[in-house]
Amino acid sequence: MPETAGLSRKERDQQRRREDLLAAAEHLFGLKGYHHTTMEDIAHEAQYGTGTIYLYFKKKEELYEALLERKIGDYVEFVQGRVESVASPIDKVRTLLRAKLEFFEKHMEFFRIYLAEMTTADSTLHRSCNERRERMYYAHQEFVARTLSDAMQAGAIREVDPTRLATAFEGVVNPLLSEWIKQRSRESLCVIESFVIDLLLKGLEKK
Amino acid sequence: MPETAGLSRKERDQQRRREDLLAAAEHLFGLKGYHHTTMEDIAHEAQYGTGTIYLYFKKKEELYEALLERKIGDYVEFVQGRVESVASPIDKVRTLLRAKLEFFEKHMEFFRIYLAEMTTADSTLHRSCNERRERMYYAHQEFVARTLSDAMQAGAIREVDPTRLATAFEGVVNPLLSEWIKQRSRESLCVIESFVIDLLLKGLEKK
Amino acid sequence: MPETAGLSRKERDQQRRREDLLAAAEHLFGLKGYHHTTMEDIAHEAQYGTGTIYLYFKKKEELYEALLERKIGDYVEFVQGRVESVASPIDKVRTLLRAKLEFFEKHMEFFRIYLAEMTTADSTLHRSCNERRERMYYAHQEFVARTLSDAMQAGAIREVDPTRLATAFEGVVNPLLSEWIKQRSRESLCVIESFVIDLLLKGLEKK
Amino acid sequence: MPETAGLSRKERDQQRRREDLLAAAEHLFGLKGYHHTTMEDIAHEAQYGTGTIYLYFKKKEELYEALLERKIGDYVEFVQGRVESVASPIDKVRTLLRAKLEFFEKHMEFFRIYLAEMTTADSTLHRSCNERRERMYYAHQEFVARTLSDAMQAGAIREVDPTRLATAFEGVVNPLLSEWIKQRSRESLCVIESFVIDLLLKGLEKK
DNA sequence: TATGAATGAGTGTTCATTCAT
DNA sequence: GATGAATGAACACTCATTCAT
Repeated sequence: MPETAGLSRKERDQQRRREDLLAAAEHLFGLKGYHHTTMEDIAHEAQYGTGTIYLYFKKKEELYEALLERKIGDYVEFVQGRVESVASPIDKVRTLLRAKLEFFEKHMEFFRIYLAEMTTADSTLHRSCNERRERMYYAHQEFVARTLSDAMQAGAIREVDPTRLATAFEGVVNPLLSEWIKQRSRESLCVIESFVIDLLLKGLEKK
Repeated sequence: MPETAGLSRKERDQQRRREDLLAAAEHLFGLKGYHHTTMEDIAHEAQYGTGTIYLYFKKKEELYEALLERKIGDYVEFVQGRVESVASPIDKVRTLLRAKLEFFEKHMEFFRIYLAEMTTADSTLHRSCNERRERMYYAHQEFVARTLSDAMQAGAIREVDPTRLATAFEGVVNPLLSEWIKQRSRESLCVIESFVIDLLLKGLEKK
Repeated sequence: MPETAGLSRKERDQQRRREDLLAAAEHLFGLKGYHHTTMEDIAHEAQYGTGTIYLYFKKKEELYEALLERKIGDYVEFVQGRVESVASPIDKVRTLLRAKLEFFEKHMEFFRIYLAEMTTADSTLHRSCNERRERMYYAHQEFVARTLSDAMQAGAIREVDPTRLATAFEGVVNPLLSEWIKQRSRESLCVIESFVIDLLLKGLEKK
Repeated sequence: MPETAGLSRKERDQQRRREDLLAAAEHLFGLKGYHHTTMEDIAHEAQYGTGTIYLYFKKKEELYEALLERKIGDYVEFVQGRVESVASPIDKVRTLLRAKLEFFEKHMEFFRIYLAEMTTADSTLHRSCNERRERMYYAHQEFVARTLSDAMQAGAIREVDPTRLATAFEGVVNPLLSEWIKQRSRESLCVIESFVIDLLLKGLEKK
């Protein structure tokens, strides 16, 4: 959420319009995908004229890009904030998983976009645009890896390749979240949360 | 690979054309994505005329759909074959992971398509088309779940929700494969294989 | 230059704004052409807001039209003034050519616009708008024709169709000026002046 | 007119379509100007679908460019052919003027385009495109200059700067042609022809 | 049957013009 | 009055799909 303090009314209005447009774009890109969403759709959803979008974003791609950057930024910030707010290494590890689930529970529409982008990497946009985003993503991956690595150092978890483990952490949750969203069975995400944490921490081996 | 025995030459020719077109589509969809690949691209790659595609597939979507069905079928068949060829329940569990890695190592281009489809679910295509494929996918998920469930029954692994575990199995491997493909570092996939198997079987808990 | 005497301050301010806008339009239309110049460009160049233009001109076309009228008026006035300030019929003829060169030397940017308009006639604007301007242009052509006709009457030049001659006078100078502007070789226009005068008066026939 | 001999039927068909499209473009660009003519207009005029144009020309600009190149080529070829078909230097000079009038009498619509392009030079198109055309134009100017220069050498006309004279030749005729086209008074162009030739050769000086 | 030229609906983008402040 | 943000009509261009050959 962008700072609004200390801005003139004009600037705040501009901010608000940008937010409106980003929200509409998030909704529709999430719902129908990038290619099946037209600029007119977005403008209509946000209750603006088509041309208005172009006052805030140069191209459709740029709007998409801005959306991703914004939300991934929010995501990364949210997870890291949570992790840093707990003390013990093992709780940090648990929080990595919990916070992700919590964030996407609140931003389900965005989850579709996130997944598509994280997995297909570059089929939607041109290479150049992706660079900044890839940097954000890798920075986060590194944060996750470091958290895991710290936990190993502290003797809280077993020693394995932390980068690979970070990637695996990323992966396990995704299809579980996907399913959960699809079925909307609405048992709270807690069940999934404890399932994953239990699985990863204890493994499948019988004692 | 489709049956060719007992077909007239005409029918065999038709089969061959279909294969050619599917192969070209696989290559290009994998390379540039669905929306950035034109029908002409595909026809050209396969060395046919544009119109020819429409003798074998009604629409672009149908070609995509056919491709998915075919390859996912191959995938499912491959994994299930492997799993069934080993005897012990715990080896079956290991083989679930091994076979997946092995298959996609040989079909890297298709992995991109597979991932996109598994994650975005229905943004590429219209709902109706997806039904058959979803059935295939769920059938496979069930097979995985059953294999895992059998292993639990046999006391080879700990008891957890087998469906959820199946979903988790699916998920962990994907981003690891993705990274492996992207970096083309070409240490054999064995490393990833043992990493995943070790992680899931033993978990992270210290003894 | 429009009269400013006897106007209230408000009226003088309005006049000034109009002038500013016309000047900006002249610069940009001359530089980039009518279609490649946006209303925002003009407003920005003149340091006004976009909407302000519409307080002074109903449409883009009207601004263009006003610009043409104004400058062609200046041009015609300038040439006619010069011609009337000399006495002998043959000098008047020479002055027709000299004055044109002199005017456009000082208004090179406008020359581009003038040329485009004189040659393409009505492709830039709708017919109706052109009427007033065509009248101005023809009025000037008549003035030129009369001046030439007078010179014939006075026995200063040979008798030929004066209207056609007026048109020819108009024509010869244009591409020479065009070249001169393009090459910016900046030998003074005198050379061109004497070339044209010599050519038209003496012709190419050997004595 | 392009060669059609030795081409397959397919190639001849393609040629014909190109011609159709160029003809439609010529008509409409001449009538309404480049910017007021839409691709759909052109397609409709030529009785094709909009997309068809893009099979033959990459962009609107390219169509315009192709049209100019083609017709200016025709023009240059026509004039030079005529000039070379007469023997005496003074007749060559006369033919320069005659042939131009004759050509544009048959291609009146194109004359509008020609004029606009020759005078405004680069406001319609991007620089790069213009290069080839500028070369064509200057090559022709040089031909004219050489013809005039030859006539001077041969003692057929007085000695003046041949390049400048070539430019003047170009210029005088244009507005006369313009007037003639506008008034459609349809006295044959001969009158204009003899007027110009008489003017330029004999000049205005009384004997 | 196979082709690839023709099509035209659909979309991103621009910009003259309006109007609330 | 002056502004400049908002608008939406208009247009170039693409590409899945058709169909005459």
